[in-house]
Amino acid sequence: MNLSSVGEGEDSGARYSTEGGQRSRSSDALRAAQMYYLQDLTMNAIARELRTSRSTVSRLLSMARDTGLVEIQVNNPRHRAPSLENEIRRRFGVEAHVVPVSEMVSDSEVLDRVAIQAARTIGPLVDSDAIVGVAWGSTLSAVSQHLSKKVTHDSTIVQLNGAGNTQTTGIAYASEILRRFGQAYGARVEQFPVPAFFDHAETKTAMWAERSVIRILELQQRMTMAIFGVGSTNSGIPSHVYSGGYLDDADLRALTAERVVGDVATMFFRADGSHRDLRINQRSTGPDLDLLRQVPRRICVVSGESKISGLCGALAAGLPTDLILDEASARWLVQSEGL
Amino acid sequence: MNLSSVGEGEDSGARYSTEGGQRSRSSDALRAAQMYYLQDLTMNAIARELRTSRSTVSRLLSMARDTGLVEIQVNNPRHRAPSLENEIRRRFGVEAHVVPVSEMVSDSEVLDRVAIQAARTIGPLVDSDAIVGVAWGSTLSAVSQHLSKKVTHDSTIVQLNGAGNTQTTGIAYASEILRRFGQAYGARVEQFPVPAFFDHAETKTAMWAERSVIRILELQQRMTMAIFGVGSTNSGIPSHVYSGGYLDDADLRALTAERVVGDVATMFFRADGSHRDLRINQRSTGPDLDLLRQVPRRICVVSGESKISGLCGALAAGLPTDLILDEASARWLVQSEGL
DNA sequence: AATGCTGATGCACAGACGTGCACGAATGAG
DNA sequence: CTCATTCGTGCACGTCTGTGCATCAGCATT
Repeated sequence: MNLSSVGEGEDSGARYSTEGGQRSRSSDALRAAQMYYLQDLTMNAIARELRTSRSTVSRLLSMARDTGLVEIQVNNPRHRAPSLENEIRRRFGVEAHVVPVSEMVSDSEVLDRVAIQAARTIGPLVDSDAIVGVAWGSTLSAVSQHLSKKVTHDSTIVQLNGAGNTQTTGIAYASEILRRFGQAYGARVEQFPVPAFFDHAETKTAMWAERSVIRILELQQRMTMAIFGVGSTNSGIPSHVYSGGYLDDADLRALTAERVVGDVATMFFRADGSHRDLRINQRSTGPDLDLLRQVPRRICVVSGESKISGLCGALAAGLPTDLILDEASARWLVQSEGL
Repeated sequence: MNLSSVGEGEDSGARYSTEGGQRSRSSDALRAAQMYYLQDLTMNAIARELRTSRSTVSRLLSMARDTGLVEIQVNNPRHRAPSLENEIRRRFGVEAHVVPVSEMVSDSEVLDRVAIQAARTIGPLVDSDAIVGVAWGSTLSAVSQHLSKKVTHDSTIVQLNGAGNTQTTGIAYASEILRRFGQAYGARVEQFPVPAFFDHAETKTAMWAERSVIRILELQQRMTMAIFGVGSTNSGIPSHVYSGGYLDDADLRALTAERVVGDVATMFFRADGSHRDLRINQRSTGPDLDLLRQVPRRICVVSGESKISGLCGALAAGLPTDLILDEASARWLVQSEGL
């Protein structure tokens, strides 16, 4: 569970260096994983064969899972009855991953469970040489805490939009998310050290001509995957962007007047998906939505019914290709027949 | 564990038909699997959400595993130290899967554990539209008992060589192996109802012109995968072929005189892999080794050091592309530097 | 209607499992 | 050398999990 306890490179093990018997901690983990998951031995039996204690085997196994040595996948047979997934695919043209959650659990638990499953769903999709754009926000923060390791080469995590606001540079918050992604996949991390919104559109124009910024923008153009949540304006609980000091009162009034329903990576849109004529987007540092739509795989993580109106806008705009959301929201989405 | 208890098609469940709540046993299994393996809930928590008992959840999960709903794979990072796998690949040009087994366990347990791991290794390799050739013998029998289900379409299991001998038609034995493969992958099963060896080569020639036989031979020519063990002559424990009434004394003497070291699917070969001039092969119903070598994926399962000399011959003949064997045998193989 | 059969269920128990804790071996700094 | 730190280990405890058993609902047969 505790990623930081997992040795980064080879065995820094104290014990193994002298034992000579060619055994490293990670090779023991591999043997244990094979015996446990492939041969169905008990941990006790494995402990005897490895001449160690059962608890060590337990720890070896959890390390094997955390480091991606063991991969567990749940296949969803599509050819089954008209499931929520199928219905969403038919209606919105996105691949849905519905997280089963009974309606009795709290919102924060829903978020947590969606995040865990999102992390496990994303894992297998990240390959070597990938360029993964990552947004920030409470959803992504939760997801980032549950990523498990996977070995990739020459992959890059790039920040989708600036995180600074009038109070902080936002670095501590957004970069922590990015860092976790980078660590999980052994990827380079490219931060985007700009505020979420400029005060003046001209500043953005100027900055967008700076080479340090251009480097990030070019990376974004070559993204193979993008991971983001959605913001929703009319939600009871306003999401991070709407309450964190990023927007002033005038901005918020403008959003309402323009019938904005939500945002992805601080780029706003209306319920019909339109966004080009929104003034505020000219000051936002998020990726142009036309650019975003060119990314081959665009994964949207949504937890909680408060985000449905924003999600509908994102779907209307054709932003996600894959959608990970909790069951209750999925039902809502399907039942919002009107749209 | 008990494959026969797993419902074949949809839910024949008695309870669900009346419950109306859109829930089938298999959809419950999917939800349970997602919650258990993707969200890390305990079975108790899952039981509460599904409004059932914990033991039912336990059974749902084991069903989900058996039916291939959940797949667990152990990735072997090749870039590691000079492992046995790497050494075998380098020396013999085959992909090795070494089954970790300490030296203290009995031969029969080794066989069992190799068989379990072989079954799990083979599973992911069988796809739709595959034509899988399967031999018979004690090794394959053990493997067949541990296959877990996987949904495929239009795949075929074809028997590699006849199983009849002077005492029985061999059908009960070989067909049971085939049947298990067929059931696991939802595949058609094509038996090969001929003896393992004809008494006279002319009979084989005649039979090989029969359309019923030609149909099988044509299937064999289109195999996409072949799965077999090896027989070994000089082993302490003679394998099935050498003791089951398939060969008479004269045959056995001839094998010794010709310096035969083993067989694959009742086609014999010497230590150097040569086989064409062996008289007995003209009466064997196994696939010509040149034909076998044309199959894209050829998986050889070996358990026990007694089979090493036979295995060496098979490797010299270039028969397997993939080799699943126990660790002790793997060490022996690597240490037999002389060859 | 009565009967037997199949298969899912819950209970209860034994065994398997995860984890906080204290200990000791290796490592590095002073 | 000595001390502090780090990290892997085994123990012990409480929880979690697999499974034999008895039960019961549905279905088919007599």
